[in-house]
Amino acid sequence: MADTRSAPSRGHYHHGDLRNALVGAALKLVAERGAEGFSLREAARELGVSPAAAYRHFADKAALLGAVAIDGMGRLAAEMEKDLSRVPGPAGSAAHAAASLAAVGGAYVEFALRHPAHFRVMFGPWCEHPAMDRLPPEVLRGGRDPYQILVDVLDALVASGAVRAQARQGAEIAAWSMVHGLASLLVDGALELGARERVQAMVLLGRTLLLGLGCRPSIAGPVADPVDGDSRHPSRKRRC
Amino acid sequence: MADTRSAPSRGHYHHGDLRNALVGAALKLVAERGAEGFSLREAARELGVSPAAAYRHFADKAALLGAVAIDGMGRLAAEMEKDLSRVPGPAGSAAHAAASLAAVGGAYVEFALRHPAHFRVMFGPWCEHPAMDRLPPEVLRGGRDPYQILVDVLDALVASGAVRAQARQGAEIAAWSMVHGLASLLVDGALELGARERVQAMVLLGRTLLLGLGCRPSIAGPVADPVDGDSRHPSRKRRC
DNA sequence: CCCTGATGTGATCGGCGTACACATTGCCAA
DNA sequence: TTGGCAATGTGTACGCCGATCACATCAGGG
Repeated sequence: MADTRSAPSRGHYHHGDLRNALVGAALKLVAERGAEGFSLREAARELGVSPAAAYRHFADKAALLGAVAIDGMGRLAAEMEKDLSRVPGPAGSAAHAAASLAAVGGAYVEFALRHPAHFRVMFGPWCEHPAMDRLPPEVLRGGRDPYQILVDVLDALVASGAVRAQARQGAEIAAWSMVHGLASLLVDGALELGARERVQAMVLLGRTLLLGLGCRPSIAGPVADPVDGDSRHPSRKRRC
Repeated sequence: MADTRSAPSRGHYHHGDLRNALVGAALKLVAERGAEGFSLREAARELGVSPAAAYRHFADKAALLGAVAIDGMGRLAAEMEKDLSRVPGPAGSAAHAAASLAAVGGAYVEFALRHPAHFRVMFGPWCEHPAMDRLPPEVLRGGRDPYQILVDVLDALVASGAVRAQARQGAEIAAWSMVHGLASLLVDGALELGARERVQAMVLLGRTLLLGLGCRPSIAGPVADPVDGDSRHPSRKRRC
């Protein structure tokens, strides 16, 4: 996954693996100063390399950011798979399927909050990169696409009997929209939630989606525990 | 709302209303070339004005884009109010409240798709503008905040008996997340939907949310009409 | 009537993305 | 072994950008 360090073969006129090194440097700089403030020249400087060298590996700055975005998709998929593998309970059960849905959603939002700049590059207007359609295997590393993971989890919900097949129609859109919307609002600062409120929001979203898909309330989870004495509007709209 | 034209008072050394003119020019340029490609200098050029003049009215480029974002919030609010005013049926009824929810959601997504660049500026990382918190009255023009409109619609759902008060908790977050997520995915091209699929997705989202809030299915709307002979996955993941 | 504050100008600085000719290197074929 | 070619990195240059500063111009109130 885009290792920054890679042995300069010798008197380092030729870098050896400049392409991946550039992606790594871009990753670091974007995380530090945001995607807006990122500059190709600085990435080159970081690697002790001429600015023009980057153009041997990327058509332009957007292409480099596209590579960063693809890398991010791979990382997101890995996080989702990891959280998914930790879901307890007998696979195939309705409870396990519901918990899996919560797991992938949680991984998605968690990823966005931990790597906000990376997240914005992944979904921003930077990359018109064609490889975003079908992620290359060296990024996916044998795993599934993030979207495919979601599809599979929803299929499992139907297979387990938690959701009727009829309600399955378009469930990807509903699920992805909810989770992507919350992540975007939090990352962009339009919605400001504390840590406790965030997990409440995630629980709420999961329950709302499951109920919306016609799932039995017993599986969808407990009704919202009333916010501990707080205001009627625990959410805080902020800006932008 | 940021009129581009304004009479140069005379030998036009002083422009007369450069601030609003700049916002208008920025609005146009952002719509044409996107927020990334927007340049302060070009906006000044457009108005036949020195680049430095802009700094008499805005601290920096971000502040100008912040003004554009605020303007956009006003327009969004206006669109929502307009669509809301067209909702038929007896005000106060459960059906009217449910239709109102669909109306504001539709206006939100519609706005994003009609002004994608503007939408991205509004929610992007450009504006740290403090006035985004509470929109100035000259932008709101006596109307309500977009967020306040949503809150009021959700309150109406409870008042009409369509949704139990207990389920009201956090409904803003769920509703806003769904609608903002769909809008973002469409605007950024991560999800590609045709016109017919878009309205299906909106209907689906509305029904899912209402069911998720514990609304009676009869009010939440009809079950999804099976996509006309199309694939099992009408949604198309695309890129980014 | 002139002075003061607001507003626009011009020149300038450093940084950026990108293009191009040239230098250096690894490697394969003869 | 050697020669040459494709790949890869360098140096230089161009034009645009955001931002700053001293200065010019105007409007309106004492």
